[in-house]
Amino acid sequence: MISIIMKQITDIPPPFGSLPRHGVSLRELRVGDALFRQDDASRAMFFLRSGAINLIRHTEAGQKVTMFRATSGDTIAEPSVFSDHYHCDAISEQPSIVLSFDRQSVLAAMTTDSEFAAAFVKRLAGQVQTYRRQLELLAIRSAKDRVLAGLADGRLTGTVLDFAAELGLTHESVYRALADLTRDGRIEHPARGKYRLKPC
Amino acid sequence: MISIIMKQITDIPPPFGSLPRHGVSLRELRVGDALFRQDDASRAMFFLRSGAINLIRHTEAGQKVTMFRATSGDTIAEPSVFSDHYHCDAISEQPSIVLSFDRQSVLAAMTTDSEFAAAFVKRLAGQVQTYRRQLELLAIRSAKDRVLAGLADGRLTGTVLDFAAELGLTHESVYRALADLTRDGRIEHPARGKYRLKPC
DNA sequence: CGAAACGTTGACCGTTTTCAATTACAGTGG
DNA sequence: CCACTGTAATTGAAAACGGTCAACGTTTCG
Repeated sequence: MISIIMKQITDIPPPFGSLPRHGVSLRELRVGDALFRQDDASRAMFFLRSGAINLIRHTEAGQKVTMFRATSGDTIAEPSVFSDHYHCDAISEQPSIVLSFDRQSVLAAMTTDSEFAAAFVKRLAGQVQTYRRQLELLAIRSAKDRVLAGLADGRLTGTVLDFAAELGLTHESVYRALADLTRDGRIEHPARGKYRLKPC
Repeated sequence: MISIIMKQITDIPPPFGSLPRHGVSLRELRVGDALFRQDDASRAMFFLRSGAINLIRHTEAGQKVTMFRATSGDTIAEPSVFSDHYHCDAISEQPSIVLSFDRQSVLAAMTTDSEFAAAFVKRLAGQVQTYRRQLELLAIRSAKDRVLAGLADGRLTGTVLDFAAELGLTHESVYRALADLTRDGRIEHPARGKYRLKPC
C-alpha cells in the first residue's frame, strides 16, 4: 500500500537540507491517498514537493472540516513534531510527492541548528497567518459573499465539494451561490464545475 | 495614553529570559485599551503575564472577527516579528499586564540561541493547534451546537458579547441558544450573564 | 443620578439547510 | 466499444434557522 521510495533524494529544500539523510524519505501519493490519519502515531512531518493535500478534521457531528489545503512548498504536520499523534487526516487531493522528515531528527536539528530553527519559526508564523485568513473567511456570514471571497482567494482548485468543505458550507448552497454570482455577471462559468472571477 | 513602565522587570518567562534587558519592557492595559492596532508598524511581540487580550480583525464588510483570545502565559503577535505591521487589533478584555519584546532582539535571539528558537517553535506549534480548534468551532453550523461546543471549550469567560464574537454569531442568537440549552436542561444559568455546562 | 453598555426576549424575514431527484461524466470489466 | 457503477454537478421545494430591528430591564461607573 505505502510506497516509500528510498532512491537518491535530490534537491531538499531549505532548511531541511541540513537534516541527516537517514531522517529523510520520499513518498508519492495518488488522489485520495492518506498521508496519515487523525490519531495515528506521529512519526514525521512533511514537505509537499508537488501536488495538493488537504488537512481534514472530522467533528463529533460527522462534519468534514478542511483545516488547511497544502500546496507545493508547504510543510505539513509541524505541530505533530511535538505531539505523539496527528490531529487530522491528510488526504491527497491531487497526485502528490512529499518528503518525510523524521520527527526525532527534526527535534534534534531544532535544538542544535539555530538557522534551522529560525527557518522553522518563519514557516510556522506563515501558517498562523494562513489560519487567520481562513478564520476571516469562515466569519463571513453570507454564503454568496463567502463563496466570492473564497474564489478571489483562489481556493476553488479541486472539486466544488472540496471547496464547500473549505468554506464550511453545504455543497448545495455553494452551487446556488455560484449560480447566483454567474447570473449577476460577477463570475464566469466556462464549464461544468469550473468557475472564474470576471476580470475587473 | 501609553503607560510604559521601566521599573525593574522580574520573572521573565522562558525562553525570553535570555533576551537583553533593553529589549524587554512592561506595560499595563485597562479594559478596552489597545495593545496595538491593525496596520500599526510592528515594533515588538508580547507575552501576556496576566489578564486577557483579544485579537480582532475587521473585515471589509465591517464585521469584527475574534481570531484569538490570549490569556495568561500566551504570546501575542509572533508572526509580526517577520512582518513590518500588525495584522489585527489587540484589545484588552480584562486589565492586563504584558511584557514587550523588541522585534529586533527576538529576531537576533532566534538566529543565535537555538534553545530560544526551539522554544519559540513550540509556542507557535501550539498556536497552530489553537487556530485549528477555532476553525473546527466555526465550522459547526448549528448555533446551538456551536454555543455548546464553545461553552465546553471554556470560552465563555468574559461577556456574552465577546463570546458571540468569538463564535462568529450575533449576540442575539447566542442568547437564544443559551436559553434553549437551559430549557433543554443541558446547561445551567446560575446568574445573569453566567452559564455553566451541567455536570454529566 | 444619569449615561453607556450588557443581558434578554419577541417578531419578522431572508437564507441556508435538508431531502430529494436528475443529469453528466470517468473508470471498469466484459 | 458499451453497459454499469460511483461520484460530482445541479436544481427544486419546504422547513428550520439565524440575522436584523426593536424594545426593555439591569448593572456599572464616573
